[in-house]
Amino acid sequence: MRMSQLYSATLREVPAEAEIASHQLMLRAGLIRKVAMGIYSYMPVGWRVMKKIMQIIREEMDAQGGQEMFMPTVQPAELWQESGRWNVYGKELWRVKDRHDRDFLLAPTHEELITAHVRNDVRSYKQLPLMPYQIQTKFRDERRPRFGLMRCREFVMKDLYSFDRDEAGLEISYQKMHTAYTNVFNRCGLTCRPVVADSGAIGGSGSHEFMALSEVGESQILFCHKCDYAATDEIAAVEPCPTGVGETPASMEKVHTPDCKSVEAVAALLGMPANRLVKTICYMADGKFVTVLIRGDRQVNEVKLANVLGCVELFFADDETVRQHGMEPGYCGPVGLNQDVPVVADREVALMVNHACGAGEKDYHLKNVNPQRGDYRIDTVADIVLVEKGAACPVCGAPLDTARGIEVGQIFKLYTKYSAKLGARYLDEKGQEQDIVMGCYGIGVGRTMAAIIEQNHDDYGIVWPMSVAPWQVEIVPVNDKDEFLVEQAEGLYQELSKRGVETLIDDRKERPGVKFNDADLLGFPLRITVGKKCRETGTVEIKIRATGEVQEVALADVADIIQNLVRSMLQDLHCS
RNA sequence: CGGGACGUAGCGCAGCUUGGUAGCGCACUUGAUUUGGGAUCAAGUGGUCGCAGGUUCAAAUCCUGUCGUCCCGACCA
Repeated sequence: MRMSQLYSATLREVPAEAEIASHQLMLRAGLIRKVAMGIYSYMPVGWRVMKKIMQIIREEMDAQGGQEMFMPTVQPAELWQESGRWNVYGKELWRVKDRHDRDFLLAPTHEELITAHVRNDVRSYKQLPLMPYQIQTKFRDERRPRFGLMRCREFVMKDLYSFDRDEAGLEISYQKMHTAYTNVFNRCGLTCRPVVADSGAIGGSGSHEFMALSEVGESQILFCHKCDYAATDEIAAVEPCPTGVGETPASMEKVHTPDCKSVEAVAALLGMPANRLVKTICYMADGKFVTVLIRGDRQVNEVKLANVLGCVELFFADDETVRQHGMEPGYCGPVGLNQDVPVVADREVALMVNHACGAGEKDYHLKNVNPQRGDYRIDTVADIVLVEKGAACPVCGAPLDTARGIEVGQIFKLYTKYSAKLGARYLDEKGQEQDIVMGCYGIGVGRTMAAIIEQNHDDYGIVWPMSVAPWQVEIVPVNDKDEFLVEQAEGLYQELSKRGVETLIDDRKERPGVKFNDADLLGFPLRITVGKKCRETGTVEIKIRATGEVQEVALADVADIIQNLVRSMLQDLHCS
């Protein structure tokens, strides 16, 4: 490709709307242009990168038995009413009407449609397993799109669905996808970590998210340095550390604590650390009033809590509702609570000895409360704690560390959640009808591109890994008026192109500084500079973008050396 | 959905307090000089100041509304 003909415009200044490096660089390098909030055009250079990522994904999906297909974005509402998600999905589901005023939607994901296809086409166990997939545009009317391609309303996603006879089959498909995802992200040059993720009401170890480690990631992960435990903060478990264990239960005591509504204030007044207190928090779970008990210095993990309660909607109860259930906001406590109020306690709370808590009436707290003595009722004991840095690893007990990550992929065991609802069944060897066991597996393609830039950039611009670079090599003739240099550069361009090396020649009538800066911004892995040394000594310069390493080579050797460099840099990324 | 900020040329911004008919840098066009890290000089192109009302002889500027955008939070696959 000739840069003089390329539809691309680089910007010197950073557009004011962009906050993070990948977003700024994608705009400055002319990879994307914004159309509306969370909606972008992929410009020619950006789309070349997208196509490369998609090709890597295709190869890895196909290697595991995936079969590519393509399904529509616009889907009739009926299908989603059948699965129940038309009502459950909420405002994020982008609903549209056709000219006959019939309900349609712009699909955020394709479980319903693919399951409907499979239910019509699959009758026998002999047709399973299946792994259809597509790379396609998805719509989610996000409440708050942000950070460029990181969180969009329209985005490109690879979605694969596995259909198996039983859970053993699902386990195999799931492992295949785990392997495929690891390969995809390695080949893209991403440092990625699979972590245990929330799998909603289904439960179990049914989901992993693939996190590209990055400061600007929207997800927090907790991991162990000693063993390989890693999970999102939504689901991370922790070894309970109850306080007061070993003490003799003392008799309960009511203490006057005027104007002590916060844990800190109560702890200060009672002269004890916050971890000797129990907080009582009142929630509305799908419209039902629930109280939740947790150690004073801990935070409630609402994702875990929602899973325990099996609810969809969860928020704090307002003061009035709290009073209606016989408690005083700021002084809530479990002792003597109304029988009709469900009590969920964190595992730690149930083991605590001589803890303090609210007395349920204004300006009073209780000391030396003991759940195991039966001082109050607990209906459900569960892990509902938000794990923080330094907490004990649930596997080996070492302190957990935290990191931030960009969720570039998620794999998920669906079991029969959709097949049962939509009636996707097959006949087994005994002629028995069975629900098909499903899994779903997604990769955000644009988000992957953004994550690659987050992990591979410097002050000058993008530093593409060889496998996803829009062009592998750029040739820069330093002086466009010097016919000899231009001729040599053109000759090199022809030779490399003939050899199948993806080459861009900067044949613009620009000064060298402009060309060098654009080359750095656009991030081509290799740059060949054809300058006056070419005339004087017959050599050109090869510069490696990532390391800054420069070597001078004879004109006659350049093509061979470049070809070898490209090959070895691809091999380093397990792409040959 | 709550809080904060911002909409003036493709990009970055000034002008608004104190109303007088729009400006700077970059980019872009033409010419000359220049050519190993964002050149210099000269001459140009480009904006109904987000939109709609209102106040006024007069509105980018004041008032009201509205739309759009960004950030923080809440919410949510």
